[in-house]
Amino acid sequence: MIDEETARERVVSTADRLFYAHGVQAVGMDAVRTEAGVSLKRIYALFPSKDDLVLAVLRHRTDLWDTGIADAVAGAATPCGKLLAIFDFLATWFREDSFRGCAFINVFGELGGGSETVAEAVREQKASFQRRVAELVREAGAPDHLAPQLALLAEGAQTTAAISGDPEAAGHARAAADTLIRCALADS
Amino acid sequence: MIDEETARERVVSTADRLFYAHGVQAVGMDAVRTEAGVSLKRIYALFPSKDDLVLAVLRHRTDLWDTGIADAVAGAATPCGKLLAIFDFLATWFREDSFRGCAFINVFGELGGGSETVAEAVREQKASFQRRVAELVREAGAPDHLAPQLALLAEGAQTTAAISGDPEAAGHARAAADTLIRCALADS
DNA sequence: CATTGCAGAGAACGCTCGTTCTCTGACCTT
DNA sequence: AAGGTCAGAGAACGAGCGTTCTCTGCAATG
Repeated sequence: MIDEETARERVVSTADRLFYAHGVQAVGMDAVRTEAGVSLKRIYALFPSKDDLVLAVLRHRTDLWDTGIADAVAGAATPCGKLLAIFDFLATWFREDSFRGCAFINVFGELGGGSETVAEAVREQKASFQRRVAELVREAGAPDHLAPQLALLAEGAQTTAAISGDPEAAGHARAAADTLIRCALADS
Repeated sequence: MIDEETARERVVSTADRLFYAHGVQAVGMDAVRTEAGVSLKRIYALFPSKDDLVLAVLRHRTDLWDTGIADAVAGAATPCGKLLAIFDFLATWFREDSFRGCAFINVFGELGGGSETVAEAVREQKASFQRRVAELVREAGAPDHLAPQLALLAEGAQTTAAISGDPEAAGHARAAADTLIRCALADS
């Protein structure tokens, strides 16, 4: 029998992959069981309901996103470079075969109207990203109003890339961000 | 007994409202029947399956969006004003009580992974909007690369306003658009 | 070695939903 | 006025899902 932590991780990462690819409601618990190789009894011992599993998946995605952004930002030297690095991170992500848009936006569209806990988790993830951008904007010495503008570009790039299938959305967002950053720095 | 066109319109607008508020899969055909006041037999005579109804709803939304944008743009005098009018239109929309994000993005997140026809309808609506923006950019005499940047801002504003619940996303997008337009005109 | 307990597989249950069918009553025709 | 046609209400059906239960087999303990 496998370790509890291993089982939990297998279930969450399997559910993440399936929910992301097909939508939450389109994936049954049986499919999670089969692909994760963990019995239903075990899954329900770890996560009392499907909603709990969804929340665990969102937490998992949040961690992945946070470390991805942190790594990308850490690779840049200047504050402006750190801001632009976010869009380079997006460009890489958009080119992955499994890319199907922002999981948080997707799940918000699917379940946000019915589950307040899911809506809250999505809201918190987006707010956290905005805080992160605001921090980098301040470090760059640019005016505060730049931060929500850059965040908007990042969000728009994710949905556009998902729907059109064109990863070049990241390039457009990066170019727009570059222009906005320059203007903001020139004004201040 | 009511007219066929009236029945069709009642069903589509009811389904639109319900699907938009709660998600497609969360709304049963019984709920559409009850709220529209049209019998199931009639509904299935007009739309052979729920998928067909979803597509009809998307067409309906496309029409609403197109006329909304057209009206907003028509109210502005200069080409630049027409571009900014798009964001004023968004600002008004975001303040509606029923606002819950872009219906196309929501339905894409929920069903795009499973239904190619739905994905295609969403893709086409977004592409049509991008063409519209590109047209206005050309009329304004700005370089072509501006268009996808402005479209990104509009998309990002829609998702951000939906998730955060803050209609001010439209204001941020408008300000960013204004900056980008000025820079693009100065460069050309 | 016999026994107890526990984990896994998957059958079972209750519910919901998309779709179809049936019955009833009203209207139209002659 | 009688008979036929058609629309509406909602029951019915079959499938799928989340969740629980049962049975089987294995492993640990005395």
